[in-house]
Amino acid sequence: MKARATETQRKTRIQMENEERILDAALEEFSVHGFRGATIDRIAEHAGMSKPNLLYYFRRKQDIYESLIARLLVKWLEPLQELDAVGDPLPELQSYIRRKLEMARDFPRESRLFANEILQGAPRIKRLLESELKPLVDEKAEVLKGWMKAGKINPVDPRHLIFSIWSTTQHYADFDVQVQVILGPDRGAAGRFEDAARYLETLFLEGLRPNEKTVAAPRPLEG
Amino acid sequence: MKARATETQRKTRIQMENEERILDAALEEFSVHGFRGATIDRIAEHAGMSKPNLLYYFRRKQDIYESLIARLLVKWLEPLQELDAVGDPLPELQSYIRRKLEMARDFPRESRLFANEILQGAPRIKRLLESELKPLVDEKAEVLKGWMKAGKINPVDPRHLIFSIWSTTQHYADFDVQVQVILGPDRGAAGRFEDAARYLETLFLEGLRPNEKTVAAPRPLEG
DNA sequence: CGAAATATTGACTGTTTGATAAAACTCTAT
DNA sequence: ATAGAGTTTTATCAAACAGTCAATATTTCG
Repeated sequence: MKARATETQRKTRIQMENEERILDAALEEFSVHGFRGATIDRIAEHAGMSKPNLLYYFRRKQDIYESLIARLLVKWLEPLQELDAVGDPLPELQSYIRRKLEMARDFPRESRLFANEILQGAPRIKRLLESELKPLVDEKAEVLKGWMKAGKINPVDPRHLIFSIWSTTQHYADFDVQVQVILGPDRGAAGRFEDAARYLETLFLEGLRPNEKTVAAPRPLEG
Repeated sequence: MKARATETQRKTRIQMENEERILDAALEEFSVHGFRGATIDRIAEHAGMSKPNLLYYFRRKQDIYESLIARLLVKWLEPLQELDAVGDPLPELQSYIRRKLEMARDFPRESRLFANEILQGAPRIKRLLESELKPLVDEKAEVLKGWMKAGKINPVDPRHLIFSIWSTTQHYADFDVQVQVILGPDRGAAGRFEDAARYLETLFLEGLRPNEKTVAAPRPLEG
């Protein structure tokens, strides 16, 4: 009888299809206008169904939003999860950066939804950040510290290092309009992506100060 | 008679005071909830005046928003304006990064307002970005290219370099909640700022690959 | 002072919004 | 085919919303 009951009940074909359509439409709206700015009417319209019908699947606006955020966070943490302690430090970081950049390219709406929520002070997911995000970052910060102690990467604050990877990569999703205005229409989306990837690789590996190290002759050093 | 007339008329003491209070309250609301999510009622309440009184100074919601954005953009471009072509490249970049970081620290609401607008696709300021921001970036990109040709900084895409400075610094304003969750309460705001400044200096100058160059022995190289 | 200019308020309007109830319809499994 | 679960619609509501208006209060300045 009740579709949205918490009971352990398997979902109908129609239920799965409609929930999918609703969440997709909601992602479109919430990611652009934030929680308050988005309206059920527009989400329903975008999903091609009546408002009461939408509310049959998700009782309240907030329920849609929370479903969206929950599934988002899992996907969002994947790249960092994959950062491998036993891998080679620099290539490992490099591929982390690339994975994050790919996510910005392939899931810009998810990136914006997340940005919007944090921008608003994360009222609805602060708990989740503390229970899910923080422990993961703590764990990976230790991995980075290990690499630094072994002299494999420059000794810096590992958490700020992670921030800089997040911010530089997500920038291409969150600030896409601005990026396009500045880069102009010359290069398409694919070109912009490759330019960004190449630049970030140089930035994170070499920095901006020029010298001969770019020929990449690894020399073991103290500390 | 009309306070909000476009006529060249000087403003009353009360007018200036109230417009200031309104804009400050509006910044608070718009920066968190975006244009749609913010309401005139809340802005009026925050400004300590009745809604009709607020609407006496700004006829429409959009007028407040546009006033806010207009004055914001000018301030926002200042640091980049100051990037000096005749200065020493690396210190010049370093102080640009620091100025941006200081703005993120001192004007987080402005940063969030801007982020919110861009996230929404910049519907209200795309024109301004094209007419104000793009030419400035183009100009400074040329400056950076000059430095690269002179071998003063590593040859990278200058526009992406600018993006990375914007994103890494503004991250501390826009994603402040997340930053605080991850860094924990140990270090206060001032400590976080100094840590960020130190980290970004290392990142942008040295990158993460460790080697002996940190002793900073400038050697002229081929172009 | 006192009159004109400016500022503030309360009462109101039409619309949008989140949400509900009940009736009508459709699908699915027997 | 049909009963019952599942789905959709029509009609509706109260609150929140942007914005207006005329009346009242306050400030400014000759």
